[in-house]
Amino acid sequence: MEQLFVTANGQLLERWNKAFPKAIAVVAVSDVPEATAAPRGVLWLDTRNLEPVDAARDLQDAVSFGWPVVVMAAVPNETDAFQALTAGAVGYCHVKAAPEQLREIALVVEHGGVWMLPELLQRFLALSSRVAPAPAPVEPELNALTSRELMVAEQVAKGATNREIAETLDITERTVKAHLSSIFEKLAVRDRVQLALAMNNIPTYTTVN
Amino acid sequence: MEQLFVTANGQLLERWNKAFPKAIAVVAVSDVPEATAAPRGVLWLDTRNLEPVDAARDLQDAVSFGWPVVVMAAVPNETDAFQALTAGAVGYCHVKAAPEQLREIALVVEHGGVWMLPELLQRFLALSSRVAPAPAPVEPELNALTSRELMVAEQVAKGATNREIAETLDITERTVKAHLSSIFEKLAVRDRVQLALAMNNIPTYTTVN
DNA sequence: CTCTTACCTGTCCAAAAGTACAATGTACGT
DNA sequence: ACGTACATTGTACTTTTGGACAGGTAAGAG
Repeated sequence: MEQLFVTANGQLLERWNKAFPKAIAVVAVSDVPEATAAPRGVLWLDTRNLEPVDAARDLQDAVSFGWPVVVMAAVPNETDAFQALTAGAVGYCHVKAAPEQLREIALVVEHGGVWMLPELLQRFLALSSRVAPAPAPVEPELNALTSRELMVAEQVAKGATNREIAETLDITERTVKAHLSSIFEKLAVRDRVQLALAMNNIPTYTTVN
Repeated sequence: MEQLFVTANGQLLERWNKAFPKAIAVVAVSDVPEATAAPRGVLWLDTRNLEPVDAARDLQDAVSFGWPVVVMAAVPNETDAFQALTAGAVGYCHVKAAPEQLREIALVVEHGGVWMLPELLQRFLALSSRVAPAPAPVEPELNALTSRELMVAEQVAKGATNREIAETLDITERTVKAHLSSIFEKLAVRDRVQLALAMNNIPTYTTVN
């Protein structure tokens, strides 16, 4: 697994090198493709000295490269972490994280996990809990859905069309419609838009109005 | 690292055994302490056939044991995942996850990471974004909308139909459509469902894939 | 062996949504 | 006065949705 550090001055910090003796450093995200030929690896993004806007752009580019991206912040904070993860990063830590921790993080993200400071994780959950009060009004009725209906509903909740759902579940578009009709009735929504919103615990026009 | 599965019938699924030949199974969380003497390990909680209430209690007990806890759900869903992680679980996956994936998950949580389905992670972030002071990814593009377009978009975000929007804004349905076409292009969404989701900072099918 | 439930499908139809091409009027800045 | 952006609407057409009506299969309960 390659460890590729993107850092403004093109210099690896000692601790990075200690964690990954074979780590590579590049100056910009655009240099990444030519800096490595490895099929898999981890991209580490040093956001010190970077304006938030630039950091966001870099992160976007980095994520599109396909490797898991870990953002290393000079001063980790909630908002920043939040944006980083939303943008597709799967790790968020301190630039001066200890070598052992860097290795842990690498291990985690290389295997599809997400790594962030424990406090941050709890903070995230706390935040979410405020908008997602456990058993939402939709929840109880969600149990009324059959397993197949639930699958369809979840697809709609992601914005999929009937055709896409049909392909995903390997059934006919007609069947998707059948499930949908049933779902609409059970959840008391009138169309897919309201369903999509309801599935995401967002009040809809008729509900509110 | 010990892999301890808590499952109602006390039987290890084949795939679990395949992933961890030395895995242990117990029937209840209360049996965990006497089932192992290992200093560290991972607790896997099978929540099939468990009432939500019982699952919650079990999870709490499991977490208090001190080992990282991974919840395995029969039908993974946002709310359930949310509750599990809030309660202290650091992993959330499908009961029938493939052996390779189970090993990945174990690796992740053993090293302080959090593991959940990628879609779920995005959902979480979307949820938090509604209360977090963070400028959401959609925001900047929202500025591209004209005042009238914004009004239409907001209505769609609440689940309104074209007719309703037309009445509310006192314009023709045709005009609503005109605004919508423009909105779709500016925000790079393909239909009202994706628009409604985007307006609520929820990643959509094509975005997440 | 029935009855029920979930799941799947078909045809037909009507409403809703979305697009293409075109046009009018208004407001604002140069 | 001229250009540009915005808002508005019209006609016409295609696609998507959703519902009505009518089935067929498979699994499980009684």
